[in-house]
Amino acid sequence: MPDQNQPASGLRARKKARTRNEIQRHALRLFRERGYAATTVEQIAEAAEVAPSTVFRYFPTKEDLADLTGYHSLLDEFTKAFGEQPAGLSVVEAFRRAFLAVFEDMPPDEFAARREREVLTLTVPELWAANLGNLTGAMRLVTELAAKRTGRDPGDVAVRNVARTVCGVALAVWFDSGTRPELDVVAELDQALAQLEAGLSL
Amino acid sequence: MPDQNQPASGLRARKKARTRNEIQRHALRLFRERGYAATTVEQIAEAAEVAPSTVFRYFPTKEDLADLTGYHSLLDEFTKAFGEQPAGLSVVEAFRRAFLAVFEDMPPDEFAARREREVLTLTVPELWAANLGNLTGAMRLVTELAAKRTGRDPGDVAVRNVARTVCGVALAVWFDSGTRPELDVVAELDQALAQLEAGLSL
Amino acid sequence: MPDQNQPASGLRARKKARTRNEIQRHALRLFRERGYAATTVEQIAEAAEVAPSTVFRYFPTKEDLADLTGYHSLLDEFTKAFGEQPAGLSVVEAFRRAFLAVFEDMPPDEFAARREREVLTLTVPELWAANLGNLTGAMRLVTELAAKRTGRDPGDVAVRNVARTVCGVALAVWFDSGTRPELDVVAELDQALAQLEAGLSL
Amino acid sequence: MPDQNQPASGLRARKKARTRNEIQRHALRLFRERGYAATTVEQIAEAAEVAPSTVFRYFPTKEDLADLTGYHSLLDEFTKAFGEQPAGLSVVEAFRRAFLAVFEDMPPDEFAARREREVLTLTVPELWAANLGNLTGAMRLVTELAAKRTGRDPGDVAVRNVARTVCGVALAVWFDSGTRPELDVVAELDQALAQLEAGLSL
DNA sequence: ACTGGCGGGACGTCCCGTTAGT
DNA sequence: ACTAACGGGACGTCCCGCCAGT
Repeated sequence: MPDQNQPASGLRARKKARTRNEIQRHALRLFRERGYAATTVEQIAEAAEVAPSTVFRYFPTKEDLADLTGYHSLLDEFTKAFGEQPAGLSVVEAFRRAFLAVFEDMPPDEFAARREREVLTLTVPELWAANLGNLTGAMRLVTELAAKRTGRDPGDVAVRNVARTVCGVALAVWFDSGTRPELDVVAELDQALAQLEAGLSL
Repeated sequence: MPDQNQPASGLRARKKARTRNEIQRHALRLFRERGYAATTVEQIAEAAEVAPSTVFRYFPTKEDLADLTGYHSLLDEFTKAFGEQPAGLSVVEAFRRAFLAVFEDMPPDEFAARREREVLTLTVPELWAANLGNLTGAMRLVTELAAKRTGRDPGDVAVRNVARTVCGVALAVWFDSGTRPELDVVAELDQALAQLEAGLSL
Repeated sequence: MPDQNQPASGLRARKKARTRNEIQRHALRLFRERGYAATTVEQIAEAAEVAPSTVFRYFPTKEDLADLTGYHSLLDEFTKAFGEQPAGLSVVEAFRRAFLAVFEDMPPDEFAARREREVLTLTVPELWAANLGNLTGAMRLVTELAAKRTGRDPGDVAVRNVARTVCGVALAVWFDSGTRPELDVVAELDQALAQLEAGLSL
Repeated sequence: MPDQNQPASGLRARKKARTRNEIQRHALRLFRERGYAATTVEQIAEAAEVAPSTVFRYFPTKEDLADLTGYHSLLDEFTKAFGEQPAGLSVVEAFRRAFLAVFEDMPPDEFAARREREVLTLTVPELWAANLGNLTGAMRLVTELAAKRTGRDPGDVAVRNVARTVCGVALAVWFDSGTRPELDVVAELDQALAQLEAGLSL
């Protein structure tokens, strides 16, 4: 037992990580395709070509298959990028640029994978449950960042409204993209935020 | 056996309706308190002081206990009120007035009850699932109404963005109210929309 | 709920008792035929023509299927009859008569059923385990009765030896009968005890 | 690679035998302490300070850990010593002397170890199962030896009864000693057989 | 040679929803 | 009309025994 916390670069460890990923990948796919409750662990095992026991080895309960903890949430990254925007910008503008920054250097593969996960989060009930915390947390963070940027109190109604609006529209666009896969989510949200800043006159 | 074909508005029918309501009331309460999956039909039966089998007499499946069909959704009513707003108003303003109109004449009791149901819809996974259709449907309707009001195409990006923004902020405010019961939801959303119309400069 | 402790003479209760008996009957048969560990609950359920769930409803664990508590042990009845023998007899003679008395009025059907159960107790490991207590208990009881009958102390070596001998020979005969079904157990033990009393000279 | 075909009586082989013994010793101890089914191979491995897989290297199946084949059964030795008794003795007396002979020259260590194993045989269900054959075999052998000694037929009732009695009382005494470790088994059985021969009058 | 990881499968719990009995 | 009993099936735990990797 030389060092349990090593990167574990052995063949064994790599295979283990691959198996784990494969199981969860198939699980999420099946959850999306036929719903969480209607998907049995046995079906997941069969799809991932492992024994049901093995599924439970990696994920003690079925719910754990729906747990995306460990993957960085896109909302978290928005928040981070938001904090890095220069001080002169308006909140909406800062948010818009932060959003673009998040995706600028992301390879298409990773983007697609993450988008799928996030959409699952919105549409599969149990994932919604498991990640509700993420959403409320992100909203709180955005509120605080907006407060800091404008030098106002996080409890200020104006601040909260901006945060709500910005999060709300992002959520709505993201939600849209779940049912219309042909949508270019980044461009859509970019436009929406630009229009929001321009006055939303209609 | 006289009058078998009457509407059956007698005492018997009323008792039946009362029982049915009581069962669903307890069911929703328990779903909220301990989650949908963690609540068993037996627990619901015990809370409602009937036998488990009786629950199934009124609600063939457990999911039916979470089905709020038959209750008018608040989002539906927004939509309706929105359509009744005069033509001169901007979309945001129309939405804001529609929102107020919905609650203007609603007795506090009913408002509280509905709000609870709607919050459940957001926070209890299975209800979220059952009512996801409501949300997407509402967004589509708002888009169409906005298009009609402005004479533009429903596919127009600007129209969609306004609908997204308005729905998004409403959702965010509503969502907020789920975790902060002391909030005056109506006033909050009123302010948010006002600020939105004023330019959202921050 | 009129009276839970009634004999429960309804059709429902009778069927329940029948089902329970049927399940255990098949279980014991299968244990004998293919061994305890090699018999699955599913097989028992299939043999008894019920669902596996139902088996577990009546017998919470598989071991409970091997539990013969509730059936009077033949050894217990020996003990009882032994206590009823007149004071003048020797211990061995009293035991012999007690043994005969137990079977005198027993219908052949019941005798066969009980014998099968007792033999199972000796030959199926888990039944042996579950009923080991019966055996030691019976030996203790016989020791005490012999002590009382002779006015000696239960710790007296002579008393213990008589109890051991009598129980031992009964056990051996009974055991024999497990492998040789054509044996008339009652007659065999009767002879054995008679010979024991006569001096066992050989 | 010299001498590959030697008896391998080297240090390596001795270590292997030691490991094997250690594993089985702990296994039997745990079987006694907590039962066969309740003892897992993993626990045995931990107690013996080896890996679970290693247990299976030495004992292909768990049952093999309970297999006492290879150890001479005490009952077998009784039988052997019985055959060596002079012809003039009564069956009971011959059995009594044979019994004493078996233990006469046995060192206390070995006696204690064997006694423990035999008691396990009586009280641990799976061992009982594995060694049931021993018991019936011993009874048959004693019957035959008694027949030969007396010149009677092994099917003769009197012969069978004597064998049953002698085996039964031995079993009972042995059984007693399982629950009362302070008992001197040899002395107890000696007394019992003496009393048996003397007439068992009580 | 040793062991970590896996396959297969039993057990037992729980629960939903149906059916047969009261 | 009401309910006890049941069927069916999923989940999750555990464990034995094998096999590939170190």
